Amino acid sequence: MKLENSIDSSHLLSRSGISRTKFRTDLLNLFLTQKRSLSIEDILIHFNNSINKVTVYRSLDSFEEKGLIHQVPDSNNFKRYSLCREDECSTSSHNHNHGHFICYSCNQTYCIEDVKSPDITGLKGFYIKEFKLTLEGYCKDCVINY
Amino acid sequence: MKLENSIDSSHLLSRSGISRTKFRTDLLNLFLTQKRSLSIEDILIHFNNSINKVTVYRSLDSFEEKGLIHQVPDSNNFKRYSLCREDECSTSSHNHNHGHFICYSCNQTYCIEDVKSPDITGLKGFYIKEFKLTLEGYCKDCVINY
DNA sequence: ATATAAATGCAAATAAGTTGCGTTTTTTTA
DNA sequence: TAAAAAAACGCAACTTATTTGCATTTATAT
Repeated sequence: MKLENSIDSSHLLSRSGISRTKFRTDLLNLFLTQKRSLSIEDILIHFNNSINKVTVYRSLDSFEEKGLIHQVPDSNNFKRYSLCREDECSTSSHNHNHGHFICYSCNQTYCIEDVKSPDITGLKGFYIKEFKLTLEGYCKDCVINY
Repeated sequence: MKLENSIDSSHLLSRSGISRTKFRTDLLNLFLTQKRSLSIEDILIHFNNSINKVTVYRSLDSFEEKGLIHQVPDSNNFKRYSLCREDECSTSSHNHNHGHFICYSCNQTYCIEDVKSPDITGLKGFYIKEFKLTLEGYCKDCVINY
């Protein structure tokens, strides 16, 4: 199980033109196994502060540039990333057509698939290239205690 | 004309429980006369750097808290504010149901009224309290040169 | 008019994110 | 497989938007 994932992330790195270092393999693996979004702090804690934060920043930049992860909104405006869907992104481009949900309680950000382009009025003359929809409230896990 | 606005902003300040200093009156007046959103830098430049930036930050905090202005998204993730509509916000609460448009070219942020709540699927169990819609592209003024 | 509260300015602190550079690891290639 | 080239790493220092502390000034309330 774990081995499977390790192999996957390792191959995924090569295929994306990223060096297969131990850390980058483990980091990509973390995104693949955990379904949630990750902040820099999440990552540092997960690796027990054994990795330098600059390395984390640079790895995330690289992953994003190669279409493996995408930045998602964060309740504190910090950097936060989620795994891309394979059919959406590549080395050459990101194509996200989903929204995001931020939980007031746990601060986790969820990707929400299949958000329809909203109905816009009052924008005569404006040229819209993309839209970002962020929902906020209480997620499935936190709504119970709310 | 200018006098009218000065009186308005002055009264608006008192009504909101904010001291009517010269700067705060002028600042609120700036929001009232200019219809566009303002960043801290915009404000400093407008006042010819005659005011301390800390004062700008604190005035904006105060205006926001009292329901006069609201923070809008900014292309650089810097702080940026727009005037609230009178019927939407007050000393006790902000109630924005509009979206925002960010121009790739001039970096101005526009408030877009009457955005309908989008159709959300796949959110079973989540409790949505609010949504934020940000559109990006070229605004009316910049689309010509694009 | 005086007391109280709010606003201002300056300097310093905070903290997320970035940059430079020398060292190490991975990949390429011959 | 070994040497050369490229990518990744770690450390320290930097950048910069925003915040905080505190003494002074200005506005409001009594």
